[in-house]
Amino acid sequence: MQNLKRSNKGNSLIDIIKDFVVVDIETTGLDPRYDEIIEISALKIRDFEIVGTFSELVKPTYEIDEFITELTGITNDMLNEANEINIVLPKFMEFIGNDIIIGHNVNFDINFLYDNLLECNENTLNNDFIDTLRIARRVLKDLKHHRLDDLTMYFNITQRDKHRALNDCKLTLEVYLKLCDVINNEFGGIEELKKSFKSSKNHTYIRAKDIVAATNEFDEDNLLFDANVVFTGALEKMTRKEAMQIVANIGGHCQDRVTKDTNYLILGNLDYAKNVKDGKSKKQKYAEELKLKGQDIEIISENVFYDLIQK
DNA sequence: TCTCCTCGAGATCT
DNA sequence: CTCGAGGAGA
Repeated sequence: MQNLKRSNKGNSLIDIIKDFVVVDIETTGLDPRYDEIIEISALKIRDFEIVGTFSELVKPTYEIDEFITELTGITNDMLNEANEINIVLPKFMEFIGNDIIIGHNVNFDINFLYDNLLECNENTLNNDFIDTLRIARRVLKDLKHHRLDDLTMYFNITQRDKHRALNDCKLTLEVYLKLCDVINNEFGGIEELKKSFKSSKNHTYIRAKDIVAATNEFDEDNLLFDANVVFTGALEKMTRKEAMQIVANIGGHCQDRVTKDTNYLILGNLDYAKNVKDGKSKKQKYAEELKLKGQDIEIISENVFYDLIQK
C-alpha cells in the first residue's frame, strides 16, 4: 500500500495526568487519504477541570453524503457557512499548544489532523497522546467491545444520539476520568498499568491444563467422560477455550496436542492457517497415524462434537 | 513441556 | 493494536 511514515508524530502514552486537551473530529469517512475533516473540537483541561473550549465546523471540498449527515446531524448548509481547513487548523493548533492530547482511538483524529496540517504547509503535529481505547481494552478486559458508546454505557454516562465533536470530547473526558478511577482502585495503580504495557510478553497462550471443570457432577455415560480430547483448527460456533471448558465440565480431559493417550480429535476450520498446506494439520496427521496403529482414537467433525456434548 | 515466532482476523475511529 | 490459532526449537 502506501508508506505513510508521519515522522515526528508524538508518542502514545499510558498515564494519569491532570492537564491535557481532549480532541475529537468529525470527517466524511474513515480514510485520511480520501476523506475530509468537517468538524474539530477540543477541551482544554487544567487540574481535571474544563477551562477552555474549541469547536468549529470545517467546509470540505466536496459535499458530504447522507450517511454522514445521518450520523452526525451536520448538513451541507451548515458547512457552507464554515471556514475552510487552512483557516481552522492554525486556530486549533494555537488552542492545543503543547498539551498532551487525549481521545478515543485518538490515532484516527491525529492522523487526519497531521495530514491536513502537512497539506496546509504548517508544522507537523507532534504532541504526545493518550488513547482511552487502548487503556480501556487493558483495564476492562471483560468487556467485549470498547467503543465509546460501550464505555459510556458501562460507566452510566449520558448516551449520545448523534456524533458531534464537542459532545464526544465531553464523553471522552468523562470516560478518561472513570478509567483513572478504575486504574487506581481496581488495577493496582498507574505504575502497575504501565508495567503491563512494558512487558512484551502479554501474549496469553491458552493451555489445556488451565481449563478446570466447573462442576463435580459428571455424566458418566457421555462418550467424552474421562476421554482425552484435542482440538485442531478454529470452531465455527465457539472459541477453543469455550469448547475446552465444555469438555472439562463433562468430565473429559483436554490436551494441547495429540498423544498416545488421545481419544478424540475434533476438527475445526483450518482455512485461515497458511502453514497448513494440504488441509490437514500436524495434529490430524499424527492422529490418523495412531488410528492405523490401532489406538482408540476418533477423528470427528465439529458437528459430531456438538452432538456429543448435547447429551 | 515450555517459550517464542508468525500470521490472519477482528476491532475502532467517520 | 489485540487475540487465538499452528508450529519450531530447546
